[in-house]
Amino acid sequence: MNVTADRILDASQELIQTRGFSAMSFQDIASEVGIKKPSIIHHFPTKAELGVAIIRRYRDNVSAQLQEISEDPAKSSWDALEFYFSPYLFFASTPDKVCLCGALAGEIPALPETMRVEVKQFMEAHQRWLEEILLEGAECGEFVLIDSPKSLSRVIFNSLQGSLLVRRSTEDVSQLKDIINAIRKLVKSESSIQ
Amino acid sequence: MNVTADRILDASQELIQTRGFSAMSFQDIASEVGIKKPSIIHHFPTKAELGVAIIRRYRDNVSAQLQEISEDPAKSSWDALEFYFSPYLFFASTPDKVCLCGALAGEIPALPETMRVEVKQFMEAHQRWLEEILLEGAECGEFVLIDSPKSLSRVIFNSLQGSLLVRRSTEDVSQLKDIINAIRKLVKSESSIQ
DNA sequence: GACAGGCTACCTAACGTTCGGTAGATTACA
DNA sequence: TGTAATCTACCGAACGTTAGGTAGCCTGTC
Repeated sequence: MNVTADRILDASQELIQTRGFSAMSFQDIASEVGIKKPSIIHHFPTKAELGVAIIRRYRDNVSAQLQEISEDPAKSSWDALEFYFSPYLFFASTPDKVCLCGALAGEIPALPETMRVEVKQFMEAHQRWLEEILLEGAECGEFVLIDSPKSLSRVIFNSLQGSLLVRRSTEDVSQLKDIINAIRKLVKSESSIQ
Repeated sequence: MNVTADRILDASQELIQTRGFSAMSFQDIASEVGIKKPSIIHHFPTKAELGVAIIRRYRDNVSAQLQEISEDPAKSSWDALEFYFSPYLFFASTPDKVCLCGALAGEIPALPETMRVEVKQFMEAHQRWLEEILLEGAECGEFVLIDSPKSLSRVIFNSLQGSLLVRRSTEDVSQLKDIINAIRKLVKSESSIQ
């Protein structure tokens, strides 16, 4: 377990989520970790390789958490949906942090192809997971859906990502909370108020 | 009036919407317009001033269109909402274009303060306009809303902006169409509450 | 002849990346 | 066990490129 490499990944991820990938330099990372610029390159030969490593780690972490909760028989679909909101609520509680892949999506044209592929897979995995949760919830009567699980999962995912994007400029925290409440009403059946 | 200045604004806006503000250089603009770099600076002394001029022009154009349709007695609230979708549908029909202010929102931390203010005003104006349309539509029975006009306007605006963001990485055009259809169902009286 | 619009030439700063090399730990084997 | 070879982590200095921006000259138009 390479401790320095992990610290580089931590610092880089933080910088991407607050400033963006293009705006983040090796010098920034080096200053944060407390080593020199060429030492970063010793661990990650190019900026693109560093970027890919960050996304993979982030995606694997999130995927594991999502899979865990959707496979837990003690957790309802409602629980899973609420759990899905939590990272977004966390981001909204920080001054300017956004989802890693939301940040990267905003600068897709400037990213190397290897990174674009990783971001795309992140987006698709999230929408698939949400679709599955909505489907399960509808089948067992937990949710009443006014549209197909696929369409609704897209509305949910895009509006959450969008609210982080918009919040950055409006600096209005209530934005996200409104979105989440609207999503709750959107999927809630009349009798499933908890 | 000043033809060259307008061509600079046109080219710059196009570059921001496809590549981003940070990734766009004076050299890029100059090549596009067919003049040299210092000539750009002759018209717009700094990149920040150029940025502000682009947002102002864009915002004024859009605002005028929105105001026109909301003041037209021949147009219903539904017409207004459908009209609001049209630029997003246009963006989705292009390879990688997004809303100017959506593109800028993604790189807010890297923007000069003068530009942030402009972007913020754009976001707020759109949400206010949407809220008003929803309110009017609800009052005259055109819409049946499952949530407050304010919350719903946020869902609509954020999900539309989000879908442009997400589409850039997924390259999936149907994403936005699903969102728009879901919004239609969301405000339509027949299927709002089962 | 004033001046706007455009030019060439140049500047400083920052970027990702490369190069050559050091210090120390680990390994190979006589 | 001694020692030579090898590897890992790191560093200082510099590379080539590009960025935004400046200074000053030329030219056409009123």
